[in-house]
Amino acid sequence: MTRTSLKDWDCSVARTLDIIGDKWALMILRNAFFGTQKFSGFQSELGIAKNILSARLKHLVEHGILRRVAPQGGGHARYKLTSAGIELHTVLIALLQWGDRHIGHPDGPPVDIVDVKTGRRVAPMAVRSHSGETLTPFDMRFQPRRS
Amino acid sequence: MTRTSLKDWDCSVARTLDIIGDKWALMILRNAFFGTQKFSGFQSELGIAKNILSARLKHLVEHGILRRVAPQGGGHARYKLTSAGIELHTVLIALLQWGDRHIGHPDGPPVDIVDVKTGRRVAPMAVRSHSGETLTPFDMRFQPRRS
DNA sequence: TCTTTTCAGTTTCTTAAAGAAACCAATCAT
DNA sequence: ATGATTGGTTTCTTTAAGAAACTGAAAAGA
Repeated sequence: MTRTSLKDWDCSVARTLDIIGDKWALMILRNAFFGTQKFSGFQSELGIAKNILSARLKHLVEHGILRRVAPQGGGHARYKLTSAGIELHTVLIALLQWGDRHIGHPDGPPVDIVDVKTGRRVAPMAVRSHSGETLTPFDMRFQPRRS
Repeated sequence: MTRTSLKDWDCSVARTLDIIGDKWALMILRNAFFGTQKFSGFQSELGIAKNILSARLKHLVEHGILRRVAPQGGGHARYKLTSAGIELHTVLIALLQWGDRHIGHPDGPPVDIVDVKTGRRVAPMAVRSHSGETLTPFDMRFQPRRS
């Protein structure tokens, strides 16, 4: 009755979800993007139980998404996004933009993501063709590879 | 000790994750994008327990991501993506592309997403400024709204 | 048409994971 | 030096996931 794992599927979606396909993993990453690095920061901001936070941080470190950094000369550890972790920003922003469009926020979206150079909101994310045109799901096809 | 819910957070990421922030919800959507519509299809393709599948489908229907369609003249129900569900394709493709880049697939990425018009692979997703430039996480800022 | 098989679940039960709380050693502030 | 905070671990309880058996409809076969 062992909890089903997706790690042996030959599919990038399945295997990625096996790593970050849960609420807390993604919420930890969300706060990491906001700048949180300390155990206590994640814990108090998220309201997650400490044993669960500990397990999730360990898991994210094991999978190369966070790096545990013990400051030189001792001190409390910090958890920093690796380059692989940073590249997950597309996932989080896709989630955020979907939520902005489809969830009734009492007073409009609570956070804007803006271009630091111009202060303007970033564009809605989209899948684009090689030449840059926006594609709908009907304009694309999932094509299994022959091996 | 009730499982912590994120639905009352004033954050689109948190509230979106409260709806689809679990492995099975996203795997069901993945297969829905592949064309699956029937209960038995999801069940056999995913290997998910039937009671869990039943609960997840109900949840996704309640949140307007799938629509349960009883065929005219009777017959077995089908679950179809709503327009809100279809808009989640950005999330799934962001997950897929991250996995393609960061997970060691024995024989390369198993599925290509190609533009049906050209047969070429779609471009890697990116966050773009209002004017269309690609932005890294360092080029953007999370700006809380005053209400 | 009658029978059999599949489908779409529901119910019951078991196991594993989430959460609360207490505990602890190391660090930090005073 | 003392007390408070941090970064956990351990133990225990509750909830959710998974297996399996069951059911009433629908579809397929004879």
